[in-house]
Amino acid sequence: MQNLLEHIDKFVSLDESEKELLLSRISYVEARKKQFLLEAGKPGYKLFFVLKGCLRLYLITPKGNEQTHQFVIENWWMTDYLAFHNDSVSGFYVQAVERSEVAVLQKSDMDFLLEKIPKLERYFRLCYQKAVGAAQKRISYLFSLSAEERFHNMNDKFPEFVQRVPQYMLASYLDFSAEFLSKIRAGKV
Amino acid sequence: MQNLLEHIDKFVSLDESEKELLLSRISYVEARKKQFLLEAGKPGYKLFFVLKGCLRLYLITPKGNEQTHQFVIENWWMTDYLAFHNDSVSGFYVQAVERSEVAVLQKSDMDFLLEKIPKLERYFRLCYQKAVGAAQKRISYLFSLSAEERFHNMNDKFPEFVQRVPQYMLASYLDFSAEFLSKIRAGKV
DNA sequence: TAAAAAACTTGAAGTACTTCAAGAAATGAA
DNA sequence: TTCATTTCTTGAAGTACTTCAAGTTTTTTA
Repeated sequence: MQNLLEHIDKFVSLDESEKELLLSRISYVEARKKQFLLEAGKPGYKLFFVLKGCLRLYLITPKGNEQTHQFVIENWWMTDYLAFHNDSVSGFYVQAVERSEVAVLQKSDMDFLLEKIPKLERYFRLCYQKAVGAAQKRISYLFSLSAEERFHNMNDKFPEFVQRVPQYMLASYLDFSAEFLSKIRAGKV
Repeated sequence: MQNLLEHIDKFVSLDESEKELLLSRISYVEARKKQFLLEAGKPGYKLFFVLKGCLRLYLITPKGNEQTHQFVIENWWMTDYLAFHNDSVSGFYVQAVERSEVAVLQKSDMDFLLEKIPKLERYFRLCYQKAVGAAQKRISYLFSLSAEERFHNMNDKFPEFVQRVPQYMLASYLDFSAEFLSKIRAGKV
């Protein structure tokens, strides 16, 4: 959990008793590859923080395709935020892309912690502020680049990440078919 | 500004002196139709809250097309959050779609207010939490529905809004061409 | 280490859009 | 009210993808 404490420490400083209280309300989970942390149709009252590894958030379209919305690596929070905000069932799956170590925060525990440690409001406000910015950026790539440009942009900026995840997941993240990604890589487009 | 105070009041309660302090640091702007509140390439250190009217956030793609990312009506905050978070120049334009009344909060004033009135951390944390959820929802529509389905979904859920904005802006929000929207409406697709 | 399963590749055919160009309708300004 | 400007419509031609189906490679499991 050291990673999480360090991440929080970048934004607000907690004393030892606060850290202890925090850790008493956060659980630790090891997820093996492909394991689900959250499933569509089930209650979405949890936030996940990646300590190590990689998670993805995806949904299944009416046609039955997987669409990856988000990949999250070390030091990011993720969940279905609408379900989390509204205390409703999740529309998304959260799945481990590789063996991962994850901190899990139930919403009720988050509420408890925010009440006891108001400084955490600031921490989450800043995390969310960054998350909204990242979501805006993501939409601008989807909007303004062609499929091929989206792949090359990704490959230029995060080459190690492109190696790290299966191509079909990456294709669904970039919003085109796995076959098309294969053709882009082969230069056949 | 009453709208803003009421909105804040839904999440946290401020006493009179806090309200006064808040209002002393927030400015009021009336924007006529098409007027810009923020322009790409200029500093993006401002948050906007729509008291009345409608704003849109858009960018101009490398090819020269306008892409509307977000429409915002009464009681929502908006800005280029990445620029806001990183104190950098905006990548987006914020423009009044119709005559609008807007509360403007400079980042430096926000920092000041958050320090003096820590309860506001909670207010913005909740606003942002909802905003991340809305962004996720938006991406799922873009991903999983066809152009025609996106239009009908919008028309079913927000018929009055579809009337309220020019079609070419709506088309760019739904990520297809204005001509194609025209054909969808005429049933020629 | 073999067999099974998962992931990737390839080509051919189809389709959901875009682009362009021109005209019509609606809106705004003098 | 009139003219200028902005917005919307229409059809024809083009293109950036998708889908399908089959084969190949890589990874996982027993």
